[in-house]
Amino acid sequence: MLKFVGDPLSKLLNGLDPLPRATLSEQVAKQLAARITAGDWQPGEKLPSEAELCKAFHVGRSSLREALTSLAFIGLIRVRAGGGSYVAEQPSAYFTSSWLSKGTLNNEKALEDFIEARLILESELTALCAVRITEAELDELALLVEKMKLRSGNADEFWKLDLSFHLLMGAAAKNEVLNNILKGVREQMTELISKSLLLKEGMAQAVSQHVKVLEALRQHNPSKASEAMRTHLQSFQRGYKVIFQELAQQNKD
Amino acid sequence: MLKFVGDPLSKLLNGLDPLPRATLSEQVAKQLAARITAGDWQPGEKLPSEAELCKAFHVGRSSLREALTSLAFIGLIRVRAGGGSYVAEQPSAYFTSSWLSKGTLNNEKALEDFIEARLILESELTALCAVRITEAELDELALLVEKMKLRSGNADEFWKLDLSFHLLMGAAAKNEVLNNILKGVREQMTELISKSLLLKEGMAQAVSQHVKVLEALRQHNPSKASEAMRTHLQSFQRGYKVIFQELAQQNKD
DNA sequence: AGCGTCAGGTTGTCAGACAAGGCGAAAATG
DNA sequence: CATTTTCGCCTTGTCTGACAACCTGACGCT
Repeated sequence: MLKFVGDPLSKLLNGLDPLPRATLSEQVAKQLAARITAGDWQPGEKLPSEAELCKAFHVGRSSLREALTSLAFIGLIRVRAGGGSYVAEQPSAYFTSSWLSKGTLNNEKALEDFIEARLILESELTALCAVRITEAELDELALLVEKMKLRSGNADEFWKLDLSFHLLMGAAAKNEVLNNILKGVREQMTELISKSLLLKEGMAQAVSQHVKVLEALRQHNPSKASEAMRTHLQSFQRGYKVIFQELAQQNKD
Repeated sequence: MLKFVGDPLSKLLNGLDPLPRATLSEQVAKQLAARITAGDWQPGEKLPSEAELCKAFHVGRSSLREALTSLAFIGLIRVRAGGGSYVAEQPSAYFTSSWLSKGTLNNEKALEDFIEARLILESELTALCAVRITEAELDELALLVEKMKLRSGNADEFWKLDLSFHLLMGAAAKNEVLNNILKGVREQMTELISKSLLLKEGMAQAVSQHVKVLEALRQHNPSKASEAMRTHLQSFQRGYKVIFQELAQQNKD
């Protein structure tokens, strides 16, 4: 299966989303989370009882309870046996990484914050990487850059290689905490990134920028490396903003 | 009830934990999470079926499923309808903020990563703050520093003021995403921080360091501000390590 | 080998039942 | 009337049983 990948077949397979077959409890949890973050219920306020929510969502109590316990587990809500469910007063930072993935991204300020966060996290991580990267890891990065040069024709594969480059660098920085945080931020931006793939003109630019980052890493020069990474990421900022404005337009329908 | 609080009674009441009356599903979820992070099941490995877990934990399927869906919601495990539950390959960054709160903190490398992460995040946030802070916010910060000077006798209150200083600064940087991430990192370190309160000798030092940060902010000088914050935080690094080693010793019993 | 088909195990969802906890109104008390 | 106690109702916690939807591996056919 999937033996002949360079061919017409791959074109069919690449464009397929894994069709979002979410469970009921997951859908309910996400909807509730979205409405809470949207402010439909204020912190401290009491949510409707399970029975009412069941009727509202047209789901059984099991599904609803699985949703509620999930939200309680991440600290978004607080459930008192016999007393009802309440929106948590101080939504633990735990929850932060998800509060954009819903529909909240249609908030220009939040988007800017995300872009800025990624810029800072990734350039700092690059600086750490410059100090700690091993020869073997450098070779792997170099290999990726070579592949990117070759695949300039296929935007889809090209940006997968780009992601690999960033992931490998994150690992090479050898700070699991920062790396995981950055991964989270990137995950949240994925939908936008995938749209910016269409900006094919960015590919050649991206290659030369990666080469510069790689050079700085090879010299183990932190400030130079982080500066190169910063430049690389900044060239996306404009692309993101353009895409965001398009999305905002669409949402006005 | 609880009318006479200043008296012998209060001594009895103060020492009481809110007795950990957790629901069954929560207990199961935490135990499973602990055992997964401990490595009892490797990433990608299949967990026992619901029926088996029910028997193992002596709970009904509802409770067990609520636990599983919670873990699935945070991305620790991945459940395939009809196919079983599996430990997630790449524990989504989502989960990062909790994977230390269990007993995992007894991992020196993870602690170092956390310290480094906080150092970077907070100094970068301070730099943003230097650019964006308002006059009103500056006045508030100055007020806090003044209070800290006065409360040098009371370690408990002093460090609360310290926290307020950092929180206010985080808000003044006006990047919700970064600020929330930083809050999460700080939360995870809370237990350690509270122990380091005992290091009273750090208090005077902390005041002078905050003054320096405040000065840099007033000048709206990002690099100077972030440098001052970095110095401030670095002086804790040694304290943390000492505390960690003590904890490691205790855990050998 | 490759391709249906089918059976058995597993998860998804529902409904019903009962215990346990919490809240407020009614009732008992002074 | 004010205060306390009691009681009933609503809500959440947990269990059980049932059935649909789904996945996996084995079997048999081509």
